[in-house]
Order: sequence, then structure tokens, then C-alpha cells
Amino acid sequence: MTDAVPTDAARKAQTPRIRARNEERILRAAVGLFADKSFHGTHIKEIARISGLPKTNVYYYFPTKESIYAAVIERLIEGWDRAFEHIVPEREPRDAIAAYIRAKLEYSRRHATESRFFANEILRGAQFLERRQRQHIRDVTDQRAHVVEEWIRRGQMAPVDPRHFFIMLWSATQFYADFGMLAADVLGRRRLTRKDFDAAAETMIRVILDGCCTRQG
Amino acid sequence: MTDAVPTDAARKAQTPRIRARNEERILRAAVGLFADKSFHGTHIKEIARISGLPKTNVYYYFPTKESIYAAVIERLIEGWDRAFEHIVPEREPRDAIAAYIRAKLEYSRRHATESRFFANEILRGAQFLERRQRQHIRDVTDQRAHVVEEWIRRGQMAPVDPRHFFIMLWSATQFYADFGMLAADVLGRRRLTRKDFDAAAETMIRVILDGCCTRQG
DNA sequence: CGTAAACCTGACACATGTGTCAAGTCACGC
DNA sequence: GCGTGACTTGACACATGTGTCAGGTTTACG
Repeated sequence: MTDAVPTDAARKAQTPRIRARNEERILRAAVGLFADKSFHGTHIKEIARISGLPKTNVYYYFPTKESIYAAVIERLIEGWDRAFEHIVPEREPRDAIAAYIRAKLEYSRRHATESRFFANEILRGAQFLERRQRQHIRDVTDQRAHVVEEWIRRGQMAPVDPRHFFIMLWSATQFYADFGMLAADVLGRRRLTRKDFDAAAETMIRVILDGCCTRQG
Repeated sequence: MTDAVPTDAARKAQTPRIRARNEERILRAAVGLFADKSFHGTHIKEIARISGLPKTNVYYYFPTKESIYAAVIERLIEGWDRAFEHIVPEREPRDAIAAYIRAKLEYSRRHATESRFFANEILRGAQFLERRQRQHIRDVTDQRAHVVEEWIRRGQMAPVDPRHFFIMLWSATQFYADFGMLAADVLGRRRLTRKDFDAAAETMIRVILDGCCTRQG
């Protein structure tokens, strides 16, 4: 019972350096490939090549391709609610929403690959997302929807459906990561630059906070 | 030179009934499968099964899987600009934009499969889209951007970047088709109903035309 | 009817992709 | 230095997936 002699389980739990390093490499290679070519288009051989490990070694750490995919999801789902932290009742809605848009766009810019991976999974009907992960997304959204309802009650915000409102924010900010190629095409660029993301943020904030049309009356 | 005896080319051009019917079946099956499982996840065998034809017969009409994919794209790209028809300078921007949103959402609702296929292609970096098809998208967008600029010049609309503005409209309306599963989850439904699409339209129109926040001063 | 082209099909060649196995090598506490 | 378990690897079994082929059947039209 002394901890000087760790059990097998304990050893495994603390994931030795080599294991940690190799799993990291594999997952990093995998997320990029899955994002580019989806599940079936990604082959273990290529994951191995990019992570600089022989194929058999990949199988040493992960029993199946599914398990790699699941591990990638598990990592990303944790980041889902990060940007939501701005949406708190104490804040003025204008500030909170603008901050949310900027944070989410920044995430799209810096983590476009992960974002595309996730989009692809949802597009396929979220077949690999576990029940608890879907529940998590719903819980977090519910929670922040209450904040919006509170703002509306106080007359700080127009009476809009909070969930559809959130979808507007998500979709617009996600677009620049997921469909970046199309956005660049339309803007006449080869690739999106930081300036494009700034312009996107300004346009979104302007329209969502105050509307696009001159008021009548 | 009499047209009583059509040449081989002429016969082929008019695509006889059987050919027309079978190609139609194949493409209809293919778009659904590609949308659900992406290019590599879709197998000719299954396209054959769903279209009720033996596999070899599929190869009789299409030489490769790529060619089927390309044929599906060719069909869909034509519909890209349909909803844009509402964006014309003669119209009041408020009416035009509201009509655009409703039309695009209706398309998302009724053609979710095609929409998901297309989203998937863009997500992958539009590797199969030909240069002229990408140019087409850009041309159409440019053209409608000028309409928005005209509205702004006349003071009918706030001075926003037309292209980023269009991206907001696209992304929000596409979302309900592409990520319908996530939208349903968040709204607490099993599947999206027509009512959900109506609520989405109302929220979008409200926010985009007039903004979400009570004006200060 | 006859015939030529269009259409249909089962059997098969070939490549690739997943996952296994057995035989190693290496790291590290004792 | 040595032994144990973690790590590494090439060779291989097996399944599946794409695309071909040769020969058969149907259809259209004179």
C-alpha cells in the first residue's frame, strides 16, 4: 500500500513521458487529417506518416481508428463553452455580445482546423458525439439563454428568441473557420488575413447590435 | 443531312429515356450518401443498392466515382444564386433582405441534403469545384454587393461591408440545414419543424434589420 | 423479322486499408 | 549489470472497395 511501488493502473494513469508525447503527436496529426478528409478519407498510414511514427506504433496506443477520432472529440468538446464566459448578467449586453463575437472569431482564426473538424462531425449528424457531450452543449446553452432572458426582462435587450439568437452568433463566427475558402473567394483574397477577421467582427457587431437599416420614424 | 437519321452524337445528346431515368436515380442516391458520409465514406456498391441498379450498371453511366460527384456539384451550383434574386436596387432594403432570409431558410428546410452536400464540399476546401464555378459564385456576389453599396449611398442602409454582411446572411440560414441536428438539440427538439424555421426567420429578420439592443439616446 | 446500338450483368483483377502478431529494442529501478 | 515492462517494428492476414471485361439481353426502327 505504499506509493513507492505504483501499481500497473497507477503507472498507466500518470501516462509516462513517452506515451504522453506520442499520443500528443498522433492526435495532433489526426485532427488535421480528419478535418481535411473526414473520417473515411483519413488513413492510419497517413496519421502515422505525419506524426513520424510507424503505423504499428499508432496501433500500440490506440486500438482502432474510431478510438483516435473519439479522443480528438473529447479534447475539443471541452473548449465549446469558453467564449460563452462573456455572457453574464452583470454585464451590459452590448459589451458582452461584442466581446463574445470577438472572442469566437479569434478562436476561428487561430483554431480553424479544430473548428473544421468539429463542423464536419456535426454535419454528419454528430454520430460520434456521446449523449453526455450533447447534453453538455445543451446545458451550457440553456444557462446562457437565461442570461439573455434576464436582459430582455430588464429592457436592456429586444425581445428575441435567445436560442435562435445564439445560432446567429455561432454560425456567423464559425463560417470564417469552416468555410474560410469560400469567404476568401468572395472577398477576392487568396487567404483570409487578420484584417479580414477584424472587418468581419466590426460588421457583425454593427449589424447585430444596431441593425443594418436606417430606422424609419 | 436529313434529320430522319440522327447521328450517334445527336442520339446521345438527347439522352434517351432509360439513360435519363437511370442517371437521375444514381445522382439522387449519390447526393444523399455523399452528404451523409462524404466522398470517401460513400461506396459505389451502396449508390447502386439505393438506386436499385447493379453496381456494374452504375459504371456503365459514370466512369468513376469522381464523375458522379462532379455531376452532383454541377447540378447544385446552378441553384446558388436563386435566393439572391430578391436583392435588387429598386426594392426597399428592408423588404429585400427579409425576403432573402425567408427564401434561403425555406431552401434550407426543403433541400437540407443538397445543402449539406455543398457545405461538406466547401469545408473540404472545395477541391472539386472548378475554377469557373468558383468564379461564378464570386461574380454573383459582386453583382449583389453593388446593390447594397447603392442602398448605402442613398442612405437607405447603414454603411456596412456588403460581403461580410452577405456572409452573415448565408451562414445563419445555412446553419439550419447543415447543422440541423445541433440546432434541434439546442432547441430541445428531436427534429426541426416548420415552426422552428419560422421562429428562426423572425429572429433573424428582427436582429438584422433593427439590431438586438435597445438604443441608447 | 432483322440488325445494330444501347443497355445490363456476374465474375474477376487489382489496389488499398484495417488491424494482428511475434520478435525484437529500450528505459529504468534495483 | 540485469530483469521487467513499456515501447517499437516488419511482415502478414483479411476484408473491402474500385474499376474491367466479355458476353448476354432488350429496344428502336426500318
